[in-house]
Amino acid sequence: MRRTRDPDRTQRSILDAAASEFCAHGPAGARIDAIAGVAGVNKRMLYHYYGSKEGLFGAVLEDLLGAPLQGSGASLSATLIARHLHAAEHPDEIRLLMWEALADEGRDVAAQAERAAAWRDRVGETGAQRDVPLVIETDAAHLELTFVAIAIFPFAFPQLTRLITGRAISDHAFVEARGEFLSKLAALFETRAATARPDGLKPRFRLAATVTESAPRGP
Amino acid sequence: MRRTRDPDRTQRSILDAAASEFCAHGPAGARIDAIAGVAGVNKRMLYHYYGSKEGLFGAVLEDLLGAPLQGSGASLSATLIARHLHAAEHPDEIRLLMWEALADEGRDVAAQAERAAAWRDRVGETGAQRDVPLVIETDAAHLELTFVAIAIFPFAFPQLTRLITGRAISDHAFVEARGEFLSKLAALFETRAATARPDGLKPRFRLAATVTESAPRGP
DNA sequence: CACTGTGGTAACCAAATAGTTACTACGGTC
DNA sequence: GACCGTAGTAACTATTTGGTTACCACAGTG
Repeated sequence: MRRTRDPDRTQRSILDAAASEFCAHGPAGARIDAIAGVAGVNKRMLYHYYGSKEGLFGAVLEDLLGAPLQGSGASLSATLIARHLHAAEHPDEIRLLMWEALADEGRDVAAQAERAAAWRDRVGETGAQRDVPLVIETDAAHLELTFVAIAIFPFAFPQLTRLITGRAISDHAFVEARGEFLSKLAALFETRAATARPDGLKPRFRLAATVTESAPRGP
Repeated sequence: MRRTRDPDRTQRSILDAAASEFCAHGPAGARIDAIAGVAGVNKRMLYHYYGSKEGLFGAVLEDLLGAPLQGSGASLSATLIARHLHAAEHPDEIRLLMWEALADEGRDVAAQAERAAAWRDRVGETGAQRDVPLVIETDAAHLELTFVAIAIFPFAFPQLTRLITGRAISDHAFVEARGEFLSKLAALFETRAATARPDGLKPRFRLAATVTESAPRGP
Protein backbone atom coordinates (compact mmCIF):
# COMPACT_ATOMS: atom_id res chain seq x y z
CA MET A 1 0.00 0.00 0.00
CA ARG A 2 1.36 3.31 -1.05
CA ARG A 3 1.40 6.44 1.07
CA THR A 4 0.22 9.55 -0.64
CA ARG A 5 3.05 12.03 -0.95
CA ASP A 6 3.31 14.41 1.98
CA PRO A 7 6.83 15.25 3.10
CA ASP A 8 5.77 17.43 6.01
CA ARG A 9 3.52 14.84 7.51
CA THR A 10 6.17 12.16 7.06
CA GLN A 11 8.82 14.21 8.77
CA ARG A 12 6.42 15.05 11.57
CA SER A 13 5.59 11.37 12.10
CA ILE A 14 9.24 10.43 12.16
CA LEU A 15 10.11 13.20 14.58
CA ASP A 16 7.28 12.28 16.94
CA ALA A 17 8.04 8.60 16.88
CA ALA A 18 11.73 9.29 17.30
CA ALA A 19 11.08 11.58 20.24
CA SER A 20 9.15 8.90 22.03
CA GLU A 21 11.69 6.18 21.29
CA PHE A 22 14.74 8.25 22.12
CA CYS A 23 13.09 9.52 25.24
CA ALA A 24 12.42 6.00 26.43
CA HIS A 25 15.68 4.31 25.48
CA GLY A 26 18.18 7.01 24.66
CA PRO A 27 20.30 7.39 21.54
CA ALA A 28 22.03 4.06 22.00
CA GLY A 29 19.03 2.07 23.11
CA ALA A 30 16.54 3.37 20.59
CA ARG A 31 15.97 1.18 17.55
CA ILE A 32 15.68 2.67 14.10
CA ASP A 33 13.28 -0.02 12.99
CA ALA A 34 11.08 0.65 15.97
CA ILE A 35 10.95 4.35 15.17
CA ALA A 36 10.11 3.66 11.56
CA GLY A 37 7.47 1.19 12.67
CA VAL A 38 5.79 3.54 15.11
CA ALA A 39 5.91 6.35 12.60
CA GLY A 40 4.36 4.11 9.98
CA VAL A 41 7.07 5.11 7.59
CA ASN A 42 9.68 3.25 5.64
CA LYS A 43 13.02 3.12 7.35
CA ARG A 44 14.67 4.51 4.29
CA MET A 45 12.86 7.84 4.62
CA LEU A 46 14.39 8.36 7.95
CA TYR A 47 17.85 8.31 6.45
CA HIS A 48 16.55 10.36 3.58
CA TYR A 49 15.57 13.21 5.89
CA TYR A 50 17.97 12.97 8.76
CA GLY A 51 21.03 11.18 7.43
CA SER A 52 21.81 8.99 10.40
CA LYS A 53 20.61 7.88 13.78
CA GLU A 54 22.67 10.57 15.39
CA GLY A 55 21.31 13.16 13.00
CA LEU A 56 17.80 12.16 13.90
CA PHE A 57 18.59 12.39 17.57
CA GLY A 58 19.93 15.87 17.05
CA ALA A 59 16.82 16.87 15.17
CA VAL A 60 14.64 15.62 18.00
CA LEU A 61 16.64 17.57 20.56
CA GLU A 62 16.44 20.72 18.52
CA ASP A 63 12.74 20.19 18.01
CA LEU A 64 11.94 19.82 21.69
CA LEU A 65 14.67 21.55 23.63
CA GLY A 66 14.94 24.78 21.73
CA ALA A 67 13.70 27.26 24.30
CA PRO A 68 14.54 27.60 27.99
CA LEU A 69 12.10 25.70 30.11
CA GLN A 70 9.23 27.85 31.25
CA GLY A 71 11.11 31.10 31.19
CA SER A 72 8.52 33.84 31.11
CA GLY A 73 8.69 37.34 32.47
CA ALA A 74 7.45 36.12 35.86
CA SER A 75 9.25 36.61 39.15
CA LEU A 76 11.89 34.17 40.25
CA SER A 77 9.67 32.45 42.75
CA ALA A 78 6.71 32.24 40.42
CA THR A 79 8.92 30.72 37.79
CA LEU A 80 10.16 28.22 40.34
CA ILE A 81 6.67 26.91 40.97
CA ALA A 82 5.76 27.02 37.33
CA ARG A 83 8.81 24.97 36.41
CA HIS A 84 8.18 22.49 39.15
CA LEU A 85 4.67 21.85 37.90
CA HIS A 86 5.78 21.80 34.31
CA ALA A 87 8.41 19.21 35.07
CA ALA A 88 5.88 17.11 36.95
CA GLU A 89 3.62 17.12 33.93
CA HIS A 90 6.31 16.56 31.33
CA PRO A 91 8.83 14.06 32.64
CA ASP A 92 9.70 13.19 29.05
CA GLU A 93 11.21 16.58 28.50
CA ILE A 94 13.53 16.05 31.43
CA ARG A 95 14.53 12.61 30.27
CA LEU A 96 15.46 14.05 26.91
CA LEU A 97 17.50 16.70 28.63
CA MET A 98 19.34 13.94 30.45
CA TRP A 99 20.06 11.95 27.32
CA GLU A 100 21.39 15.14 25.81
CA ALA A 101 23.61 15.74 28.81
CA LEU A 102 24.99 12.24 28.69
CA ALA A 103 25.56 12.28 24.96
CA ASP A 104 27.09 15.75 25.22
CA GLU A 105 30.59 15.67 23.71
CA GLY A 106 30.28 19.40 23.20
CA ARG A 107 27.51 19.57 20.64
CA ASP A 108 27.28 21.83 17.64
CA VAL A 109 27.61 25.32 19.03
CA ALA A 110 26.15 27.11 16.03
CA ALA A 111 22.93 25.10 16.20
CA GLN A 112 22.61 26.12 19.82
CA ALA A 113 22.78 29.81 19.05
CA GLU A 114 19.13 30.66 19.55
CA ARG A 115 18.82 28.43 22.53
CA ALA A 116 21.76 30.20 24.09
CA ALA A 117 20.24 33.57 23.25
CA ALA A 118 16.96 32.59 24.88
CA TRP A 119 18.76 31.64 28.06
CA ARG A 120 20.80 34.80 27.99
CA ASP A 121 17.59 36.79 27.88
CA ARG A 122 16.16 34.83 30.73
CA VAL A 123 19.25 35.37 32.86
CA GLY A 124 19.03 39.04 32.04
CA GLU A 125 15.50 39.15 33.42
CA THR A 126 16.62 37.33 36.53
CA GLY A 127 19.36 39.84 37.06
CA ALA A 128 16.86 42.67 36.85
CA GLN A 129 14.60 41.04 39.42
CA ARG A 130 13.80 43.18 42.43
CA ASP A 131 13.03 40.59 45.07
CA VAL A 132 16.44 38.97 45.11
CA PRO A 133 19.03 39.20 47.86
CA LEU A 134 21.46 41.98 47.11
CA VAL A 135 24.61 39.96 47.54
CA ILE A 136 23.45 37.52 45.01
CA GLU A 137 22.18 40.06 42.56
CA THR A 138 25.49 40.16 40.79
CA ASP A 139 25.36 36.47 40.09
CA ALA A 140 22.17 36.18 38.08
CA ALA A 141 23.43 33.25 36.07
CA HIS A 142 24.25 31.13 39.08
CA LEU A 143 20.99 32.04 40.69
CA GLU A 144 19.09 31.05 37.59
CA LEU A 145 20.97 27.77 37.38
CA THR A 146 20.19 27.10 41.01
CA PHE A 147 16.50 27.69 40.57
CA VAL A 148 16.34 25.47 37.54
CA ALA A 149 18.12 22.84 39.58
CA ILE A 150 15.73 23.06 42.49
CA ALA A 151 12.69 22.73 40.27
CA ILE A 152 13.87 20.00 37.96
CA PHE A 153 16.16 17.80 39.99
CA PRO A 154 13.60 15.57 41.71
CA PHE A 155 12.11 14.59 38.38
CA ALA A 156 15.49 13.97 36.84
CA PHE A 157 16.53 11.67 39.68
CA PRO A 158 13.42 9.79 40.71
CA GLN A 159 15.43 7.18 42.54
CA LEU A 160 17.09 9.77 44.78
CA THR A 161 13.79 11.47 45.32
CA ARG A 162 12.29 8.20 46.41
CA LEU A 163 15.23 7.42 48.67
CA ILE A 164 15.20 10.83 50.31
CA THR A 165 11.54 11.73 50.51
CA GLY A 166 10.10 8.24 50.43
CA ARG A 167 7.66 9.11 47.70
CA ALA A 168 7.50 8.49 43.98
CA ILE A 169 7.51 11.45 41.64
CA SER A 170 4.41 10.09 39.97
CA ASP A 171 2.63 10.31 43.30
CA HIS A 172 0.35 13.29 43.23
CA ALA A 173 0.94 13.86 46.92
CA PHE A 174 4.63 14.31 46.26
CA VAL A 175 4.09 16.97 43.64
CA GLU A 176 1.81 18.87 45.94
CA ALA A 177 4.01 18.60 49.01
CA ARG A 178 7.05 19.64 47.05
CA GLY A 179 5.14 22.55 45.59
CA GLU A 180 4.28 23.81 49.04
CA PHE A 181 7.82 23.40 50.21
CA LEU A 182 9.08 25.31 47.23
CA SER A 183 6.77 28.20 47.83
CA LYS A 184 8.02 28.44 51.40
CA LEU A 185 11.54 28.23 50.10
CA ALA A 186 10.89 30.97 47.59
CA ALA A 187 9.77 33.24 50.39
CA LEU A 188 13.21 32.89 51.91
CA PHE A 189 14.64 34.58 48.88
CA GLU A 190 12.72 37.75 49.37
CA THR A 191 15.15 39.23 51.80
CA ARG A 192 13.69 42.72 52.02
CA ALA A 193 10.23 41.43 52.61
CA ALA A 194 11.54 38.87 55.05
CA THR A 195 13.37 41.38 57.21
CA ALA A 196 10.24 43.53 57.19
CA ARG A 197 8.11 40.68 58.49
CA PRO A 198 10.42 38.49 60.52
CA ASP A 199 7.62 36.25 61.70
CA GLY A 200 6.44 35.88 58.16
CA LEU A 201 7.74 33.56 55.56
CA LYS A 202 4.27 32.42 54.76
CA PRO A 203 3.93 30.99 51.27
CA ARG A 204 3.12 33.47 48.59
CA PHE A 205 1.76 30.85 46.27
CA ARG A 206 -1.10 28.52 46.58
CA LEU A 207 -1.14 25.42 44.45
CA ALA A 208 -4.21 24.97 42.36
CA ALA A 209 -5.49 21.44 41.91
CA THR A 210 -5.31 21.90 38.19
CA VAL A 211 -2.01 22.90 36.71
CA THR A 212 -1.92 26.26 35.02
CA GLU A 213 0.70 27.14 32.47
CA SER A 214 2.01 30.27 34.16
CA ALA A 215 2.37 30.48 37.89
CA PRO A 216 -0.47 31.89 39.97
CA ARG A 217 -0.11 35.43 41.26
CA GLY A 218 0.71 36.53 44.76
CA PRO A 219 -1.52 38.73 46.98
CA MET B 1 48.78 -17.42 28.18
CA ARG B 2 47.00 -18.47 31.27
CA ARG B 3 45.92 -16.22 34.12
CA THR B 4 46.75 -17.50 37.55
CA ARG B 5 43.60 -18.22 39.52
CA ASP B 6 42.34 -15.27 41.54
CA PRO B 7 38.57 -14.82 41.63
CA ASP B 8 38.66 -11.65 43.73
CA ARG B 9 41.06 -9.88 41.46
CA THR B 10 39.12 -10.98 38.40
CA GLN B 11 35.86 -9.71 39.78
CA ARG B 12 37.49 -6.45 40.77
CA SER B 13 38.92 -5.99 37.26
CA ILE B 14 35.56 -6.69 35.72
CA LEU B 15 33.76 -4.33 38.05
CA ASP B 16 36.24 -1.53 37.42
CA ALA B 17 36.21 -1.92 33.68
CA ALA B 18 32.44 -2.18 33.68
CA ALA B 19 32.11 0.95 35.77
CA SER B 20 34.18 2.91 33.31
CA GLU B 21 32.35 1.56 30.26
CA PHE B 22 28.88 1.89 31.70
CA CYS B 23 29.69 5.34 32.93
CA ALA B 24 30.79 6.44 29.49
CA HIS B 25 28.10 4.79 27.35
CA GLY B 26 25.31 3.66 29.63
CA PRO B 27 23.78 0.23 29.95
CA ALA B 28 22.64 0.14 26.33
CA GLY B 29 25.71 1.69 24.80
CA ALA B 30 28.33 -0.22 26.73
CA ARG B 31 29.84 -3.22 24.96
CA ILE B 32 30.46 -6.46 26.77
CA ASP B 33 33.50 -7.23 24.64
CA ALA B 34 34.95 -3.84 25.44
CA ILE B 35 34.52 -4.39 29.16
CA ALA B 36 36.13 -7.80 28.96
CA GLY B 37 38.92 -6.32 26.89
CA VAL B 38 39.66 -3.48 29.29
CA ALA B 39 39.45 -5.82 32.25
CA GLY B 40 41.87 -8.17 30.55
CA VAL B 41 39.50 -11.00 31.28
CA ASN B 42 37.71 -13.54 29.16
CA LYS B 43 34.18 -12.52 28.29
CA ARG B 44 32.88 -15.77 29.62
CA MET B 45 33.93 -14.93 33.19
CA LEU B 46 31.74 -11.93 33.13
CA TYR B 47 28.70 -14.10 32.60
CA HIS B 48 30.10 -16.52 35.11
CA TYR B 49 30.08 -13.93 37.86
CA TYR B 50 27.28 -11.58 36.94
CA GLY B 51 24.91 -13.56 34.78
CA SER B 52 24.02 -10.93 32.23
CA LYS B 53 24.77 -7.44 31.06
CA GLU B 54 21.99 -6.10 33.18
CA GLY B 55 23.23 -8.05 36.18
CA LEU B 56 26.65 -6.53 35.73
CA PHE B 57 25.19 -3.07 35.48
CA GLY B 58 23.32 -3.64 38.70
CA ALA B 59 26.48 -4.84 40.40
CA VAL B 60 28.32 -1.71 39.30
CA LEU B 61 25.57 0.53 40.63
CA GLU B 62 25.52 -1.25 43.94
CA ASP B 63 29.29 -1.07 44.12
CA LEU B 64 29.50 2.66 43.54
CA LEU B 65 26.19 4.15 44.57
CA GLY B 66 25.66 2.44 47.88
CA ALA B 67 26.00 5.34 50.26
CA PRO B 68 24.52 8.84 50.11
CA LEU B 69 26.88 11.25 48.45
CA GLN B 70 29.09 13.01 50.92
CA GLY B 71 26.70 12.80 53.82
CA SER B 72 28.72 13.32 56.95
CA GLY B 73 27.71 14.84 60.24
CA ALA B 74 28.55 18.31 58.95
CA SER B 75 26.19 21.25 58.85
CA LEU B 76 23.87 21.74 55.90
CA SER B 77 25.92 24.48 54.37
CA ALA B 78 29.22 22.72 54.89
CA THR B 79 27.79 19.65 53.24
CA LEU B 80 26.62 21.78 50.35
CA ILE B 81 30.11 22.96 49.59
CA ALA B 82 31.60 19.54 50.18
CA ARG B 83 29.18 17.97 47.75
CA HIS B 84 29.78 20.63 45.17
CA LEU B 85 33.50 20.00 45.25
CA HIS B 86 33.04 16.27 45.34
CA ALA B 87 30.82 16.39 42.27
CA ALA B 88 33.34 18.56 40.47
CA GLU B 89 36.04 16.01 41.14
CA HIS B 90 33.96 12.94 40.37
CA PRO B 91 31.75 13.63 37.40
CA ASP B 92 31.67 9.90 36.72
CA GLU B 93 29.66 9.28 39.83
CA ILE B 94 27.04 11.69 38.66
CA ARG B 95 26.87 10.16 35.22
CA LEU B 96 26.29 6.78 36.78
CA LEU B 97 23.53 8.25 38.87
CA MET B 98 21.95 9.54 35.68
CA TRP B 99 22.13 6.21 33.91
CA GLU B 100 20.54 4.69 36.93
CA ALA B 101 17.77 7.26 36.87
CA LEU B 102 17.09 6.67 33.21
CA ALA B 103 17.15 2.92 33.49
CA ASP B 104 14.98 3.07 36.59
CA GLU B 105 11.86 0.97 36.05
CA GLY B 106 11.52 0.77 39.82
CA ARG B 107 14.56 -1.27 40.71
CA ASP B 108 14.88 -4.04 43.23
CA VAL B 109 13.72 -2.52 46.48
CA ALA B 110 15.30 -5.10 48.75
CA ALA B 111 18.76 -4.47 47.31
CA GLN B 112 18.31 -0.77 48.02
CA ALA B 113 17.60 -1.33 51.70
CA GLU B 114 20.91 -0.15 53.10
CA ARG B 115 21.13 2.71 50.69
CA ALA B 116 17.70 3.83 51.81
CA ALA B 117 18.70 3.48 55.45
CA ALA B 118 21.78 5.60 54.88
CA TRP B 119 19.69 8.35 53.36
CA ARG B 120 17.16 8.10 56.13
CA ASP B 121 19.91 8.69 58.63
CA ARG B 122 21.20 11.63 56.69
CA VAL B 123 17.77 13.20 56.49
CA GLY B 124 17.44 12.68 60.22
CA GLU B 125 20.63 14.66 60.78
CA THR B 126 19.36 17.41 58.53
CA GLY B 127 16.15 17.59 60.49
CA ALA B 128 18.09 18.00 63.70
CA GLN B 129 20.16 20.83 62.24
CA ARG B 130 20.06 24.07 64.18
CA ASP B 131 20.79 26.62 61.49
CA VAL B 132 17.78 25.94 59.36
CA PRO B 133 14.79 28.20 58.89
CA LEU B 134 12.08 27.22 61.31
CA VAL B 135 9.29 26.98 58.77
CA ILE B 136 11.25 24.53 56.78
CA GLU B 137 12.47 22.54 59.71
CA THR B 138 9.56 20.18 59.45
CA ASP B 139 10.44 19.28 55.92
CA ALA B 140 13.91 17.87 56.33
CA ALA B 141 13.56 15.47 53.43
CA HIS B 142 12.65 18.17 50.93
CA LEU B 143 15.37 20.40 52.25
CA GLU B 144 17.92 17.63 51.86
CA LEU B 145 16.72 16.88 48.35
CA THR B 146 16.99 20.55 47.49
CA PHE B 147 20.54 20.82 48.74
CA VAL B 148 21.59 17.75 46.86
CA ALA B 149 19.99 19.27 43.79
CA ILE B 150 21.80 22.58 44.14
CA ALA B 151 25.17 20.92 44.53
CA ILE B 152 24.90 18.28 41.85
CA PHE B 153 22.74 19.72 39.12
CA PRO B 154 25.34 21.75 37.23
CA PHE B 155 27.51 18.68 36.80
CA ALA B 156 24.60 16.53 35.77
CA PHE B 157 23.54 18.98 33.07
CA PRO B 158 26.72 20.46 31.66
CA GLN B 159 24.92 21.71 28.60
CA LEU B 160 22.48 23.79 30.65
CA THR B 161 25.29 25.01 32.82
CA ARG B 162 27.14 26.14 29.75
CA LEU B 163 24.06 27.80 28.31
CA ILE B 164 23.20 29.61 31.50
CA THR B 165 26.56 30.53 32.97
CA GLY B 166 28.59 30.50 29.80
CA ARG B 167 31.25 28.32 31.33
CA ALA B 168 32.13 24.65 31.06
CA ILE B 169 31.99 22.53 34.18
CA SER B 170 35.51 21.36 33.52
CA ASP B 171 36.63 24.97 33.74
CA HIS B 172 38.33 25.49 37.05
CA ALA B 173 37.04 29.04 37.17
CA PHE B 174 33.50 27.76 37.07
CA VAL B 175 33.98 25.44 40.01
CA GLU B 176 35.47 28.23 42.05
CA ALA B 177 32.86 30.83 41.13
CA ARG B 178 30.08 28.41 41.83
CA GLY B 179 31.63 27.50 45.13
CA GLU B 180 31.67 31.11 46.19
CA PHE B 181 28.12 31.61 45.08
CA LEU B 182 27.05 28.56 47.04
CA SER B 183 28.67 29.74 50.20
CA LYS B 184 26.81 33.03 49.90
CA LEU B 185 23.66 31.11 49.24
CA ALA B 186 24.22 28.91 52.25
CA ALA B 187 24.44 32.00 54.42
CA LEU B 188 20.93 32.88 53.35
CA PHE B 189 19.71 29.76 55.04
CA GLU B 190 20.93 30.81 58.41
CA THR B 191 17.89 32.84 59.22
CA ARG B 192 18.63 33.54 62.84
CA ALA B 193 22.10 34.72 62.11
CA ALA B 194 20.88 36.68 59.12
CA THR B 195 18.26 38.63 61.05
CA ALA B 196 20.86 39.34 63.70
CA ARG B 197 23.26 40.84 61.15
CA PRO B 198 21.10 42.23 58.35
CA ASP B 199 24.06 43.75 56.53
CA GLY B 200 25.92 40.49 56.79
CA LEU B 201 25.53 37.49 54.57
CA LYS B 202 29.21 37.26 54.07
CA PRO B 203 30.36 33.82 53.03
CA ARG B 204 31.18 31.46 55.84
CA PHE B 205 33.35 29.30 53.66
CA ARG B 206 36.49 30.02 51.80
CA LEU B 207 37.43 27.73 48.99
CA ALA B 208 40.81 26.19 49.33
CA ALA B 209 42.78 25.56 46.17
CA THR B 210 43.10 21.96 47.19
CA VAL B 211 39.92 20.08 47.80
CA THR B 212 39.47 18.82 51.30
CA GLU B 213 37.08 16.02 52.11
CA SER B 214 35.04 17.88 54.69
CA ALA B 215 34.22 21.53 54.29
CA PRO B 216 36.46 24.11 55.94
CA ARG B 217 35.27 25.72 59.15
CA GLY B 218 33.79 29.19 59.58
CA PRO B 219 35.24 31.95 61.74
C1' DC C 1 2.50 15.17 -22.68
C1' DA C 2 7.20 14.01 -21.89
C1' DC C 3 10.58 15.01 -18.28
C1' DT C 4 12.51 15.05 -14.00
C1' DG C 5 13.33 15.56 -9.24
C1' DT C 6 11.85 13.89 -5.13
C1' DG C 7 8.74 11.02 -2.02
C1' DG C 8 8.29 6.30 -1.16
C1' DT C 9 9.14 0.98 -1.09
C1' DA C 10 11.14 -3.66 -0.54
C1' DA C 11 14.73 -6.58 -0.11
C1' DC C 12 19.33 -6.92 1.19
C1' DC C 13 23.98 -6.81 3.78
C1' DA C 14 28.02 -6.65 6.46
C1' DA C 15 29.26 -5.79 10.93
C1' DA C 16 28.51 -6.11 15.60
C1' DT C 17 26.67 -8.21 19.72
C1' DA C 18 24.88 -10.77 23.75
C1' DG C 19 25.09 -15.01 25.14
C1' DT C 20 26.94 -20.38 24.68
C1' DT C 21 29.10 -24.77 24.05
C1' DA C 22 32.78 -27.56 24.80
C1' DC C 23 36.88 -27.89 26.74
C1' DT C 24 41.29 -27.23 29.88
C1' DA C 25 43.79 -26.99 34.17
C1' DC C 26 44.55 -25.09 38.80
C1' DG C 27 44.52 -26.01 43.66
C1' DG C 28 42.42 -27.26 47.94
C1' DT C 29 40.85 -31.66 50.29
C1' DC C 30 40.47 -36.30 51.85
C1' DG D 1 48.05 -38.55 44.96
C1' DA D 2 43.51 -39.24 43.06
C1' DC D 3 39.36 -36.37 42.99
C1' DC D 4 36.55 -32.66 41.75
C1' DG D 5 34.59 -28.16 41.97
C1' DT D 6 35.55 -24.03 39.99
C1' DA D 7 38.59 -20.47 37.53
C1' DG D 8 39.73 -19.78 33.04
C1' DT D 9 40.00 -20.13 27.64
C1' DA D 10 38.87 -20.31 22.70
C1' DA D 11 35.86 -20.55 19.15
C1' DC D 12 31.20 -20.28 17.70
C1' DT D 13 26.40 -18.66 16.64
C1' DA D 14 21.86 -16.87 16.18
C1' DT D 15 20.17 -12.58 15.86
C1' DT D 16 19.91 -7.87 15.75
C1' DT D 17 21.19 -3.48 13.86
C1' DG D 18 22.39 0.65 11.36
C1' DG D 19 22.80 1.61 6.96
C1' DT D 20 22.30 0.71 1.52
C1' DT D 21 21.25 -0.64 -3.20
C1' DA D 22 18.07 -0.77 -6.70
C1' DC D 23 13.83 0.30 -7.97
C1' DC D 24 9.12 2.59 -8.46
C1' DA D 25 5.74 6.35 -9.07
C1' DC D 26 3.67 10.69 -8.01
C1' DA D 27 3.20 15.64 -9.09
C1' DG D 28 4.67 19.98 -10.60
C1' DT D 29 6.94 22.33 -14.78
C1' DG D 30 8.06 23.37 -19.61
